[in-house]
Amino acid sequence: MDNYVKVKFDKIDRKILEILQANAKITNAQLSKDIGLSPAPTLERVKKLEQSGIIKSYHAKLDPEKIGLGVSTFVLVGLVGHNKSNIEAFMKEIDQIPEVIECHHITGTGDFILKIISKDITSYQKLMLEKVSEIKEVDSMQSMVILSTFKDSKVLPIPA
Amino acid sequence: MDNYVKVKFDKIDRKILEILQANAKITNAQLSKDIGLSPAPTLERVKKLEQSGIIKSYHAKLDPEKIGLGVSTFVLVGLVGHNKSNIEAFMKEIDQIPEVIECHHITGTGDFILKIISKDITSYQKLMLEKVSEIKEVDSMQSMVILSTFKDSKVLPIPA
DNA sequence: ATTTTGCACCGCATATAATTCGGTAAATTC
DNA sequence: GAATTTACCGAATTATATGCGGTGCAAAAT
Repeated sequence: MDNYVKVKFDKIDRKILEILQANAKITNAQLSKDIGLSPAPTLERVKKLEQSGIIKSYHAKLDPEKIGLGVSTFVLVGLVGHNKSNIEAFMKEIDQIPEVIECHHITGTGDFILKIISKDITSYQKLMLEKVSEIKEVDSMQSMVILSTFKDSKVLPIPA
Repeated sequence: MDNYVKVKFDKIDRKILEILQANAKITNAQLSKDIGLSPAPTLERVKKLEQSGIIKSYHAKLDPEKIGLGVSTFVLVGLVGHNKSNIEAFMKEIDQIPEVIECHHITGTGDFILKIISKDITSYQKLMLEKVSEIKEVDSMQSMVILSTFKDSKVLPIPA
């Protein structure tokens, strides 16, 4: 079990990671120029970063508004009990709701925070009433509607 | 100003968007097989989706733990005043902190919710004390530390 | 109903990019 | 300081993306 162990990577790897986080569509040729190596070892490094699990995957980022997703929210959820089986049952249900794009277990007031995205307020309300609040482990819910998003960076700050 | 208008796209486009959200590294040849078209019109469609702004960008997703980012949090922030200039000043400061990877203006208790990622609790505390709470527009802060993340989907549910 | 027009599609040719490989130099180990 | 490993480069090969001319279908017009 050596998951979640910090893996070694040097300054050049860090630069590669920064670039690929910001723009995954860059060609290997251009990437190699940007980091000051030839294409061959550049590709080798990228493959290693993928194999080691530092790079997990690549994703297209869409414009929510343009695909008809007008309402995004954060929801604080409290569970009726905090035991393991309860939490697992809750997670299993949440996993099946595609509108719930994030689910984190947190400290503080609630137990979980969800990020939910849906078409409009009506469909959001329907989702909450018919899906989320129907999960029997759910006790309390507190919604925060996102009025606007000022920053949504896909670039993590890699520590020195 | 016709930004943020829902753009037209058909069933095939929807499938393309679903696939590229889940896996941006797929080759055009494979994508064309998956959607049942030849490579040429497939590429045409992808380009159109990019040009129309439905697809905004492509990003590599990293494993935070493996690059030494052990602490993620949500922070509810209240401002001293809610006028436009205050909010803009706050945003400007936030924009310069790379550890703040998200910033949303919300309804409810606080005014903003931030997602912050850092190395460990010590560096998180330092960041909050020396950067975030130093922003003069910031009144209150309430942190929720993420204990674990159960779902972090990069695939938005595209409405029918 | 028939013609026209305009897309969206295909196959193929070409261009571009990724990938492999053999050799070399530098760094690390013993 | 010799041996061994690692990282790099350039060039050849392979795979992939891209551009183009032609075709058929569907919608619109007559």
